[in-house]
Amino acid sequence: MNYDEAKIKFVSTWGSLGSLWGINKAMAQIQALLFISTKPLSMEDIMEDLKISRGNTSMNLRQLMDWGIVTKEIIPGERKEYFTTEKDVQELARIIAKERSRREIQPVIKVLKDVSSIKDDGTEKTKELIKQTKALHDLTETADDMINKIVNQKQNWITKSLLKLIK
Amino acid sequence: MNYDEAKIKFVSTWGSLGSLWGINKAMAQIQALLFISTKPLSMEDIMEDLKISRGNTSMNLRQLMDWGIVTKEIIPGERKEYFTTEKDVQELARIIAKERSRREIQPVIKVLKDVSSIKDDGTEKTKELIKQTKALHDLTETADDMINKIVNQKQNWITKSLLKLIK
DNA sequence: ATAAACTTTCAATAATTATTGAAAGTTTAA
DNA sequence: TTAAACTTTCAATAATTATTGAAAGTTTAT
Repeated sequence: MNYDEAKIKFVSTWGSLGSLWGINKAMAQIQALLFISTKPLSMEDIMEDLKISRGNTSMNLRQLMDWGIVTKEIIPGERKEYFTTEKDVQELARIIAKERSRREIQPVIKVLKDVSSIKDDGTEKTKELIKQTKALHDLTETADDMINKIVNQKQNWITKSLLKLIK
Repeated sequence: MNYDEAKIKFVSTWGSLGSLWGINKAMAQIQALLFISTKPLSMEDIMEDLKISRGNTSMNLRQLMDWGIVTKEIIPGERKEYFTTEKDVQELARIIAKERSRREIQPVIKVLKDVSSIKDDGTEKTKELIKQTKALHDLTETADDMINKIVNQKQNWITKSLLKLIK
């Protein structure tokens, strides 16, 4: 496998993985492209490389900036805008975990809390609903906390030592 | 909020959360329904409750069984088939994490390994591709390992103590 | 103030994914 | 073996989501 093949494989795989971390294909592919680029890329560069339209590129770059994963780079003397992504995987993971938690997990935790807090009318079905949603609430909250705590550790060593601990 | 409202809220929320754990809405809703049900449900019961077609119900129940989350229950004397879901959240989390890892994460890890193993031709761009995909490979593998290890602990205490450890 | 260079917006369209429903398939009871 | 009770399959259709492209908007240089 040569450079070009490897690049295409990486970008398309990372793109299809987008669903795993809750973003769309084009968005993930743009991020992948920037992630392995040695220099900032312009909108033209991205459009051409991924063969997507200007509008699509613009919209997805904005979303990536909203997530805090991509930043605009001003190159002196250049009229075009250039873009770069966070290059440190640890930091990238931190941002993604934080955003997903905020956008998707927190709202669900809230619903689970509300649902599990309804008045117990003594019927079996109500008891079951309360019991099960409470269990789900606790699990979700604990998992969310853990992921955030783990990912917030800037140093990689703690991840490795934790891994040993629970082996 | 009364029982019926709470039930609807839970089922629809859990359904829209499906994307977070990589399954579709109907599948997640069926699972949610079974999760709070005090007794096994038939296909009729599910169709009626969620207002979805027979075909849809059948296909999604099969998928849930493929995941190992739902099991068929034979009730003596009854012609219909009945279904139940795993009721223990810890065990549910274990199954989901294992399946997602197998279906989605492992294939990505393999691609990252392949891509990061291309021959270093000495160019800057190749070096960058290798470096970045290797970092991503290591991160993904470590995260996947951790999640599986954590979730495989049957006892809840370890989760709690781990959480304290990294606070 | 003008125009060139560039970016954003958004209605139209395309692509993808989920859902239906009816025909075909299966199982059970008599 | 037949027929009723039930489940599965899958082509057609609907719903959702992503993408385009061109017009409108913005910025910069002169």
